[in-house]
Amino acid sequence: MTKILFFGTSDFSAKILKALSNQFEIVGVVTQTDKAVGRKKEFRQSPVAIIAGELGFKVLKPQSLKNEEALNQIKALNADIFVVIAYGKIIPQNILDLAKQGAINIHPSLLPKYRGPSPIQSVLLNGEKETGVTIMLMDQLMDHGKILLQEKINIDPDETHAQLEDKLYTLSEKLILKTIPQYLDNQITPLEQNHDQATFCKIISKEDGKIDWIKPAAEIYNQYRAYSSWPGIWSTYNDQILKIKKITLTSHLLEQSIPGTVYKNENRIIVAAGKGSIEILELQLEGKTTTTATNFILGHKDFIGSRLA
RNA sequence: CGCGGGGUAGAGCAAUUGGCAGCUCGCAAGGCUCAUAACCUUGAGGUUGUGGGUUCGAGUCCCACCCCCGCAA
Repeated sequence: MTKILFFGTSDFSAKILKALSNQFEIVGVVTQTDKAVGRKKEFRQSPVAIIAGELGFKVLKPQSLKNEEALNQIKALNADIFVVIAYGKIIPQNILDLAKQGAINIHPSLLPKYRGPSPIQSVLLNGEKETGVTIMLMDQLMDHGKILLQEKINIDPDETHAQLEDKLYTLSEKLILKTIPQYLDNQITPLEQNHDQATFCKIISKEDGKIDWIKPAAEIYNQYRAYSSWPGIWSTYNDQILKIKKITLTSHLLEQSIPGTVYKNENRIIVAAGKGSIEILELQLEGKTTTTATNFILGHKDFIGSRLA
């Protein structure tokens, strides 16, 4: 039976690990070290470590893959194939070389488009109409390897990150389970990517969620869709962070209004953008819980007419 | 002991140096109206997160604890 060594860290990784474990022999699981998380800095192991523990797999949590110890540990597992899903660290070539039949990776974009760490957010931010999942063989460059299988899906105009991610995850699970047996059976010919057409996306930071009200409403809406899961979009009100939790594009046309100014129009809370406007449905002020816009203004009378920055 | 905000009526929020606990919305009853989340009248609702302390008197000051949240990670 083919021996799989699994690399992963996230919830999604854990889900795939579980699915793989039903059909394949998992000789080991490599995941990130436990991290202090939350307000109280409690140490918590990764979702993959938790699942792997439940399933009784050997778990490795190397601080680094660049030393002899990690190399030897992985070598000892004698895996035929690696499956790498959202592991979160670069895997050095000498480790990848230990996989006799290669290392397989899932990337949620239509490679060579959107290589890099934030493909799901980036396609939403750019207002793309379609994306997809690519299963590929890893090489030393990021998302650069030969393609084994690829499938497209459409993006709904109002789809948010969580929804698109869910669709891509479902598709990924289906594709990886389909790809591995076919690949091992030599039914798939790895296809070189067209590297000339490659595009890249970057690591997202908190600052990417800050709203620039001068931008057109449509762009702000895409920003909302892209970052709704994290970091969310936000602005400031009375020198406090105001998270904008739920918005919609509105057809209200505010003429000659300064971008960022809040208006009330037929009981709707509207914010002027550089072009067009946004209706706020739910928001959250620093230190407070999420609330609807209508409730928010009951206790913040000066919100209407204020200018968000 | 990482930094910080907060807990007051069903909801969102006020309450000056400690001095009758309020506003808006919602809710209930009645009225008005062709009519919009309309308008008018009346009303119900609170042990101010919990437990102590100071005081003639505590939402407010002091101590301890519980819970929620923003930052950070």
